[in-house]
Amino acid sequence: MTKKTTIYDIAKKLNITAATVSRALNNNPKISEKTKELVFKTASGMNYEQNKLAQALKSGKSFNVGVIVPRIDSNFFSSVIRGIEEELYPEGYHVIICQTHDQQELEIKNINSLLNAQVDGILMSISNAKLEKNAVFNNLVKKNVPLIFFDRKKDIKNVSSITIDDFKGGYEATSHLIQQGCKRIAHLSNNRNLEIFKNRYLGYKQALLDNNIPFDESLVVETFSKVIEGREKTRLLLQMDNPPDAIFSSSDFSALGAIEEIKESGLRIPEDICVVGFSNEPFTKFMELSISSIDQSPMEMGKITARMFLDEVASEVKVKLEKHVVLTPTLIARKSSLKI
Amino acid sequence: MTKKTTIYDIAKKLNITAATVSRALNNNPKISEKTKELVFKTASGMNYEQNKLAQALKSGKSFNVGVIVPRIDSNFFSSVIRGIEEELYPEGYHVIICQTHDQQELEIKNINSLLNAQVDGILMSISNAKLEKNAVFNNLVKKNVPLIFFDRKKDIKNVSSITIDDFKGGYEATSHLIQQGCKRIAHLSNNRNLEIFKNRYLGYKQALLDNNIPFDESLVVETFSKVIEGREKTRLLLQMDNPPDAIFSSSDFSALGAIEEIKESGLRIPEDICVVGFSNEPFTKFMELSISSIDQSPMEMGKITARMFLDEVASEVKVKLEKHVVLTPTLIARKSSLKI
DNA sequence: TTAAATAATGTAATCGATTACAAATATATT
DNA sequence: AATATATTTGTAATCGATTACATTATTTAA
Repeated sequence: MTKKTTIYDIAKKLNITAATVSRALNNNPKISEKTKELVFKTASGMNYEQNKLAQALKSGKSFNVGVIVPRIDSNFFSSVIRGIEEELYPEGYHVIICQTHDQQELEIKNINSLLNAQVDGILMSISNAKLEKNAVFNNLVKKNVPLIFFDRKKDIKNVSSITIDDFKGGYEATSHLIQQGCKRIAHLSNNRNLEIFKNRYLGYKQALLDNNIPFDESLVVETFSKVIEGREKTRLLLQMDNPPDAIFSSSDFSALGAIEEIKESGLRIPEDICVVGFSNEPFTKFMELSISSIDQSPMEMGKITARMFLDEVASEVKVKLEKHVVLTPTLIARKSSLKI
Repeated sequence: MTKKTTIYDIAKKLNITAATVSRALNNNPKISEKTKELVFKTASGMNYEQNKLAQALKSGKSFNVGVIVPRIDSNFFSSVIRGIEEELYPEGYHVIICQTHDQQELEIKNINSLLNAQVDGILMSISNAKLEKNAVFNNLVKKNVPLIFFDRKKDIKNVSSITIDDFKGGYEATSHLIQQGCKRIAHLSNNRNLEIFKNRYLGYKQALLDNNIPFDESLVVETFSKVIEGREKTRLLLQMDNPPDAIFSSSDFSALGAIEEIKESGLRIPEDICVVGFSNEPFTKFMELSISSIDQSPMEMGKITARMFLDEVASEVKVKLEKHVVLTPTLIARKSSLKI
């Protein structure tokens, strides 16, 4: 029940003012060295610790940054977060992590509680929502709370973003499959209201076009990045009259489901069907039958996101300018798609 | 650059006092219905949002809880966190997640910044430190900041904990291997200054004893839950004159490394060597050669941790009593250890 | 020695919300 | 109508740190 020491306690003990104590602790040049030394000693002697809340209230800066992601238990997002932390901690910031579980309702709730908590900014990857609800985001912009999108973005004026070139990712994955000799390439897509999935899909389509392979709508199905869905949709694909000889999945998890289903059906990978996933989750490498995937350099993405935020905070005064960084993804070809 | 609305702005507009506004917003029964209604309408009309910092400063409660884990990119920890969130969000709390990356220095830093951020409590799994540094923790207790350990704990007076019965986990894993006919069971251990690893080791030892299998010190090696280390240590084990016919690893990651190495050496799993891991990470199930493991019900652990915290906060007045909840782990036998 | 310049510290308001206590208003009672 | 009681609102202090402005102490210049 020991109450915490405040600058007033220190002031009383030294028979000086709280103002002097505050200045001394902040190393204000107007305070004599003697006093500073005295204050520092007394402060540490009394186990003084600054009350950040009071400071935040006064300064309007909480040094807390909110990070909103669909979920943290995917390697991609936890790596992005790690990147963000590595850049932000040295600057004195704290990171409050929120998960939306891809529910728009939770997303809005999260934003509002972060605002109430007076965060200095919000870095987020938007949820997998079907609806267009931009009110919250516009609200943020209006309030002048730095907002930065990473990976999954929305086009909102004055909001910067850092993404990967998903079109290129989709294009390369598909081209790779074509090079392996595949002719009927299916695509496990996802909600294409999200740019990332739309672009992966468009890249896939373009690669087919460029290689004179006819695009077949029935080979494109939607999943939600879940193993079980990958299985189910693949089962349907395999039952087609003219089944695919390759699958490009926009998620490693659905790719895994696809692989399980293909094996169960007695077909061989990669001989009969090739599979490429997306995100380069660690398990894709661990698997006995390692899964080809697209690496998104998540740590790097996190670091850049954090630096963009820091830049915005630093140049508060100037007119905000919208920046859009696009990282290049890398295809990692593994057993699941290498026929040779 | 719109300044945020405060209760003073509302008060001025309605020609009443900020006190009245505050009371109205808090639904204080002393305020007339008419005024309340008026205040509520004006508040929402002016887009008023409570400044939690000011409230926190006044009340001494920030409604922020710090969660410290070695890392978030393991399914175990991210699931515990999810459990914590699910219990804490409905109560109005926010969760600040910190990672120690198993470095004691970072751990201490994290605790201090959380304290400065005026968190209402700290829920943590301690880092993999070799040193005994209890000062920080004792400090926390002295300051009366609720502290609860989950999974990896220290014995500190007045601090509650929620763990799993690691001894039993080790015992069951080893017994299972013995039932499969294994006679020379190696153990990939980890820093046994941490109770969890010590207890898994002791459980392993006891199971050998109870089954009249001689304990061989040279079959116990230390790793740090990394795939690469699992490989390296397993290579050494396989080079022994009298190599093991089973491996019980205190980590799924080292178990994975062990499996890779065993396969590369030409030995068959489970025919020549059985392997059991620990934690039931999702990849253990995904693998073509699925890995037997010990499930720790992390979500449940998170929920209980959160509830313990809430209890402590609720009963602030009473004398604190130390509680220790121990969950029972479950063996999940998979291909890597099932000979039949 | 005294005025001017500089250095060091103090005073009091501020950030936004809460709340004990005081005061004012409305309603009930005789 | 006058007093008692209940209801509603206002006043001002508080949480802890910061800071513009005022004041005092010290040093320097003349």
